[in-house]
Amino acid sequence: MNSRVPEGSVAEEKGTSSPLSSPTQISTGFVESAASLFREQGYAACTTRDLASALGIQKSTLYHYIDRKEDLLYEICRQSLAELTGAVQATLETVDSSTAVRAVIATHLSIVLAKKDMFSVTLMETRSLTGARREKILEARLRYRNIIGEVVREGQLNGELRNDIESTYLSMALFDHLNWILFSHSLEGNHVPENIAEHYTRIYLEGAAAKPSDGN
Amino acid sequence: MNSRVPEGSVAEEKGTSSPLSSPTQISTGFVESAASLFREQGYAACTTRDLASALGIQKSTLYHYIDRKEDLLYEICRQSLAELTGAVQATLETVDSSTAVRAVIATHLSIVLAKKDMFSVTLMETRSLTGARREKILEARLRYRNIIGEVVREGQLNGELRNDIESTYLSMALFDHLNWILFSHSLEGNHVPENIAEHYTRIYLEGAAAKPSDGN
DNA sequence: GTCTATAATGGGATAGAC
DNA sequence: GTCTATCCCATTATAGAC
Repeated sequence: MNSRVPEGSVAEEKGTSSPLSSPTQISTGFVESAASLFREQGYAACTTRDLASALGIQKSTLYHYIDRKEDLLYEICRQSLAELTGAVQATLETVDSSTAVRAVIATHLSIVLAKKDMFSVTLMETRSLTGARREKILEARLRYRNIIGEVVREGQLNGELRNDIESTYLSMALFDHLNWILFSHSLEGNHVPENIAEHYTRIYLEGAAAKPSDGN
Repeated sequence: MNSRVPEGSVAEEKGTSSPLSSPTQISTGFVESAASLFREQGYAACTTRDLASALGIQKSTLYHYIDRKEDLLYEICRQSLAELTGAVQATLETVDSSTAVRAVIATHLSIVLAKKDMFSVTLMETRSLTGARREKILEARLRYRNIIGEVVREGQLNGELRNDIESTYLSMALFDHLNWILFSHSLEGNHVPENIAEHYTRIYLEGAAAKPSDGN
């Protein structure tokens, strides 16, 4: 798996204006190869040799591109959250507010299922980050969480969502739904992302119980 | 945190009749202390010194009780799955079949939320197990998954659950709901398990969307 | 059953040649 | 930009005294 890698090494980020702006240029193939390994083995259990050999290089060569192993994890989390947040915000700007929840679910799932390794690692390995980078990622995650929370609250105001359950619980449940799917999916195997997204949306919105109108 | 520890060291399990029978006696406090650390730091990042110091002993003393660090992880997973499976099976034997899904959700959540560290670790760190033990835990997990799947299918036959969505998706969604709650919960903080369980059950069964009967 | 001391291994990261 | 060689240190696990 020799995805050859271009320019640049990781620099310490200076005070940048936008949150999670790119502090560096590590090639995409590089980052995604790392995401795949981190997902399979876990970040801590994955050695620099593992990373290098997946790229067909020696581990010392790895350090031509990065300063430390953690750089890769940080890039995975940063890129994932930036992409997801951007996509959802773009969706919110174009969609009719009466179907915002539905639209956000669709956007989230399509983004996340397209890059399962990246998002799985972001979810599970953020705790392995240290210092300021960890804080940055946790903040970015919280920002995204707050966007979802806001969409849920507006959904309640619009009549898209029920009002007899606190928004906190609706948000939590939605988050569960959106996140853990990465694991179920890998376990279950051969389900097409589009189908999953459709069914998950219906189950979250309509519920799993039989309706009175159903036959029995 | 000196939970003093009694007898025994880990023996290799012989061919035992029942699945996941206890091959050893490591004290409960020991195992739960390890679960707490594994959850916070991750299994691979948690050192034997960390484990020992949480118990107020030297790391070499740890090896009086276990043969290897992995013993602790295995015990966490084994005990968790045994308890959960047992509790759900007991529930299924006593409950009316028309409310089995509801009852299983309640049982699952009460068990899992009472031992969050244990179950979080079981969910996230099974991959760190090796060899036969890993297989055993994966099998136990699958058995539990199949029990839930069966409950869902019977729920569809009974009219407890809707029939217009494949049971695979209903099971997957239920699993997501039941599992990921461990993480949401820790993030959100101060919600009482009973409340969470109640709301989660309602959202899964009734859905998050506003009903026609709602005031807009 | 707990300790001190230490062996043995493997990991992240660097030096410096090509 | 990639390599070989190596440093340094943390980690798992053991030895053996008390």
